[in-house]
Amino acid sequence: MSQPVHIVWFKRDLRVVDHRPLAMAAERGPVLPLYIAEPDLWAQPDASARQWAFAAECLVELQSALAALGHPLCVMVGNAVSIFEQLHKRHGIAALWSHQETGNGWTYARDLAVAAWAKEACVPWHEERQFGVARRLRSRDGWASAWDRRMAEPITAAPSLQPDSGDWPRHIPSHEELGLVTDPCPYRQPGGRLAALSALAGFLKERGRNYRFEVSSPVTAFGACSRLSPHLTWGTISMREVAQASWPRMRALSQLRDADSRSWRASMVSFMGRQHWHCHFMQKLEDEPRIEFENLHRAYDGLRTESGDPRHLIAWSEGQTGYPFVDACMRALNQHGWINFRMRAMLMSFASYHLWLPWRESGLHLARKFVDYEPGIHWSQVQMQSGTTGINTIRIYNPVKQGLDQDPTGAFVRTYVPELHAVPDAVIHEPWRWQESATLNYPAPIVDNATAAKAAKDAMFALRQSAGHRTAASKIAAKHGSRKAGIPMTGRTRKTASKSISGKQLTLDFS
DNA sequence: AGTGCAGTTGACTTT
DNA sequence: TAAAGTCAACTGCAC
Repeated sequence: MSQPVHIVWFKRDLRVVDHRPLAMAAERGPVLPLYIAEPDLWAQPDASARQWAFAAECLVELQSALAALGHPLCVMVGNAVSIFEQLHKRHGIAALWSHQETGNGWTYARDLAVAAWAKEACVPWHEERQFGVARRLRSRDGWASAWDRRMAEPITAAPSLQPDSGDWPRHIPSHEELGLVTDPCPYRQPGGRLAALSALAGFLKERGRNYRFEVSSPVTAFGACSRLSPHLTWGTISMREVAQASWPRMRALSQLRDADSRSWRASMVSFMGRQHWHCHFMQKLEDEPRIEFENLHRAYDGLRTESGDPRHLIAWSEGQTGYPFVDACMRALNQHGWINFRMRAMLMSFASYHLWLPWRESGLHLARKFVDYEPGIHWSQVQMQSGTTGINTIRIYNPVKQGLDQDPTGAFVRTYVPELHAVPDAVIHEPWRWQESATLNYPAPIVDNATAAKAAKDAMFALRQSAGHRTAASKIAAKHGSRKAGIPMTGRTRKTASKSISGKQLTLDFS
């Protein structure tokens, strides 16, 4: 091969539709589509074999999609800079094309190294935006409308590629070849674009009908949620495609007046709100990468300084805390690689408040268990549910109350904590109150719910009172806060000026 | 029929 | 996507 190639570097964007780097490269010359399986990336503490298993399934489909366009995917194993160097020496690289990635600290450092190499080798590297995330954002003002504009841009069609007879490596490594330990996840969602399209179609056609009401309980959420999250993480479908599929559905529902359509519409409003949130949280990590490692608000640095009781971390991560609903959620997550948002918040809250564990280690455990692990969303949420952002309300979930609210019959608990099958409904969330609890092969509560929650609450609110907390918090809100504050969530009118201040704090939640 | 009262509901505040 | 507490308004019921 004499002509230098345009390398399209696939990262977490494993699709050919709505892939601008691919389309742009194809207009300019021969393309080499490349995925680099990086053992150092998979050696990071937030990576796991279940994530790789999902990605590998996506790669199989990407390989045939690219082959159908004219050039199969080349898969190489190793260090990105060395691989580019080698390819450049052997074939000549005309340019490097990829999407911007809002990843973890390791991928950020790797991208800096690639950029340095590309500059040195005089190879242009074109990075296109994906998601509604902006690089080097100066202000959050106008962010939401910019998101809308980006999502409304036309979807880029898959290009055809110049065929090439080169003998490129195509073997997709196993998790063992990448040095990953086995991580069984029997009910993991399948990867690949076909699964993504079917999840989207099924959600918009049928499953999303009662999303609004079924999103909170793990009894219903597995079926009622879109289940697109791992696909958005690995890019088998783009956020733009999801948004543009939602809009006509919403318009069609708006034509109908019946009660069913009204309820459907409410569900679609929530779903579309989540699409915004997805990018909103990723933007936080893009703007402030240190939140993967450090408290957003530094006044919390003194809290939870000791590394916590290691037995607590183990019991929590194994679903052996003695709180049935917490344990059921953790075990369900382990088997599915997914759990609904509210239960993720409860799991994190229990680790950070009841067990008073520093969030980094518990956050890493959850990251590995989530097949849909998206660093920007994950670390923003970990800090929010640990109370270390300084700009969000402290939310200490009561595991017994959540159980009674979300799983009143105990069906979910009995599915994932079968050793409790004989406990009567009335005390299924508090088995220690059952007369025969001594016969159970199930641990006593690891901490006392009321005592632990009270201690955490006291510590958090004492710190909030301290000098310096408020000024730092308002700076953080200015940088990261959602600008939706002040827009009423319902049609109801705001009352007095003082009321609108408390309203503002409310809408700054999740901001 | 009107009154007193325990219990409920919802809005709002505090931690 | 918190939970618990306060308070006022309301409800059902006994007398």
